[in-house]
Amino acid sequence: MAKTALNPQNLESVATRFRILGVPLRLEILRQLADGERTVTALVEATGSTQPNVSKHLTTLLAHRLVKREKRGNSAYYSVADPAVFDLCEIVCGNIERSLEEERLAFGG
Amino acid sequence: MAKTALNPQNLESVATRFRILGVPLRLEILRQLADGERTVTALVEATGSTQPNVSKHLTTLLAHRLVKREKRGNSAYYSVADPAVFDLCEIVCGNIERSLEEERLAFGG
DNA sequence: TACCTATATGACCACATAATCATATAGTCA
DNA sequence: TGACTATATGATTATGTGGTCATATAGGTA
Repeated sequence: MAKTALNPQNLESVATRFRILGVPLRLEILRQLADGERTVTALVEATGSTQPNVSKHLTTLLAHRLVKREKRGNSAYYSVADPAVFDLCEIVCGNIERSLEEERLAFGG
Repeated sequence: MAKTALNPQNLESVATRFRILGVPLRLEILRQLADGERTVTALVEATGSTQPNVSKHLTTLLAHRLVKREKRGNSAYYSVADPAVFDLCEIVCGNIERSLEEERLAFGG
């Protein structure tokens, strides 16, 4: 049942988590982590963003437990905390595709 | 596979949709719509927010095709465009619960 | 017509936050 | 120790946007 998950009590925390995922660079970081753990430097190279920026977003993702961190030697290795986040993206993509399809039908595309 | 859904091409639109869902009042509105269509006035009463604010969020939700609108007589009836959004909330709640559980275990709660 | 209700919208403010820069911290190795 | 690399963080700026207010629009009804 839909209302079981979304209730006035957890509404704020659910919204917060959505907001965390609402930043392209953070999604890009998570996408990179889908293949396994990565260092900050690797993520900087992969995303094309700056080191402080990537580091800051990782801190945010860590604070909200979307990623895990493990320090080994001189580096910090980040990994996805809960693979279920990718299910979220799947559903969102499904949403978008259906939206576009309806739009296409509506305009007789 | 995770990467099928989340790719550099749709990254921006996926993030946008997450951002739309990242506002408590908008989630509350969707929650109200879970039971069926509602007028703006009904949503204003149910949420305790102001009419212009609710109307504005509905406009946003409509622009991103998360809700549908139907005008009948003097009123505008809004309804959920794609019930899959509630699946999103379910998964997010699952995420949060697992996070809290891990936290609890980590601190020996 | 006038009046009421319902909804939308433009202007404005306040706040959150993403990005940048410079710098601090911390680990490795000579 | 010093030099180098990797990461984190404080200060600052710029931008987006949620909320409020006043007002406009539109339909219903007398």
